[in-house]
Amino acid sequence: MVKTDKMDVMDLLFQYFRKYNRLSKEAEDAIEEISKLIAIKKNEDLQSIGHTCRTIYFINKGSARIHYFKDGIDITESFAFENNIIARVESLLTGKTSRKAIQILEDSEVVAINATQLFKLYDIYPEIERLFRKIFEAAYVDTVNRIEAIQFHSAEERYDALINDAPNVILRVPLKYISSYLGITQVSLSRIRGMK
Amino acid sequence: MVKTDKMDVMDLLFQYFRKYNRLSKEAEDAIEEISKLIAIKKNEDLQSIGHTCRTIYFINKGSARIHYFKDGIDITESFAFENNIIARVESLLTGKTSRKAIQILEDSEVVAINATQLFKLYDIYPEIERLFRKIFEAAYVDTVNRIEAIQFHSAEERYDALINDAPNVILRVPLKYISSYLGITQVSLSRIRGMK
DNA sequence: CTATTCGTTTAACATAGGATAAATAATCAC
DNA sequence: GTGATTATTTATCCTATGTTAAACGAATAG
Repeated sequence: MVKTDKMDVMDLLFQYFRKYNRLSKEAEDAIEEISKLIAIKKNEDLQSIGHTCRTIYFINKGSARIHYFKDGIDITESFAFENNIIARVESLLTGKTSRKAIQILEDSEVVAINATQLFKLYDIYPEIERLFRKIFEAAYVDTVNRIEAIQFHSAEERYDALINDAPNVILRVPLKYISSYLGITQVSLSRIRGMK
Repeated sequence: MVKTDKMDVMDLLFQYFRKYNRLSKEAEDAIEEISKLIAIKKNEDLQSIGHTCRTIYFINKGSARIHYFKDGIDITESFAFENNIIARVESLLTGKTSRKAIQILEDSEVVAINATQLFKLYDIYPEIERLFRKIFEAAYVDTVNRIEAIQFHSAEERYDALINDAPNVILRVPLKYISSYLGITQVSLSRIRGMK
């Protein structure tokens, strides 16, 4: 495996950022300083349950999910693929211990941004604070919309919507991780697929 | 009815703000300038469906809900009571037309903050941008947690949790508005209540 | 290549909550 | 206060999804 150069990856990340807010060169450099490129293998935990989340990840290659255990059952909260960020916001934004883990689903390469230092940069570069304000605002809106989808569509409709909106998920993620994301059991998901 | 003085209400609002981020006097004054005190009667729409949301409301007295129509059925997205803000974020934060309305549930007094002007203040007062960043981050985290509650608790558990977390809702809001908030029909809600 | 483990599907049965309709109860207009 | 409207409950029946168990298929280690 050829290891990707950090600079190339940071460029991708900054392109991603530009969709939300354009940064000055100095601000980009400041973010680069607090970022690390990490290679990590399938099925490993990028972050495990039980400590406060102080990192925001950008996925360069591969995929990951946030999951937790509810009454001993493994529940997927969300998926993320290349060119997107992933973070356990209920811990990152509150300082509380996270009950959730980030698990890598395919051999991956991610940029880990040190959030403690990032939040300090907010005071020096309001443009960075604005960038992440916008990123989290967009994620907030997505989450509000997701509630509607969960509450008022049947399991089958949710499955169809997932295929439409995120075909990657079905192609690249084991079904056992998808069912809980859809809010159903693995058996129900299998039944729904069987009807097609 | 004695009309409340705007200054008293703004003080309450600034106290609310202080829980998130303390503002300078100048920043508070700037917000006061773009805020209006509005009295509005039960069952009226504070904002109706179909235009872009450009206002953030703070409820001084009374209560409200955000709702929309799904296949002709009235769905409640959220409730708000005195000393809290309410806004249709899927429109406010994206600029898209809102499919949702804000309906007043009891005779109310609210502060209407002009969001177009507020967002302009972000450039002049980073402290105001930070304040609303924190407000929306907290709302985001609440929403992430709500998904878990919706997806993995029974209707009865969700009802019990509501009584616990927001007894106001049950006491002050018609049941017909509560059932859709819980993701069930009015008949199911009634059945659940009947079992107690 | 084979054995073992892990993931997925199928089957049979149970149940929470939806749909419809009708009966009460509460609220509102006059 | 009376009648009309609106909100809530109760009853019946029905369906989607849960539960458990077993069968089948795919991936992995050695």
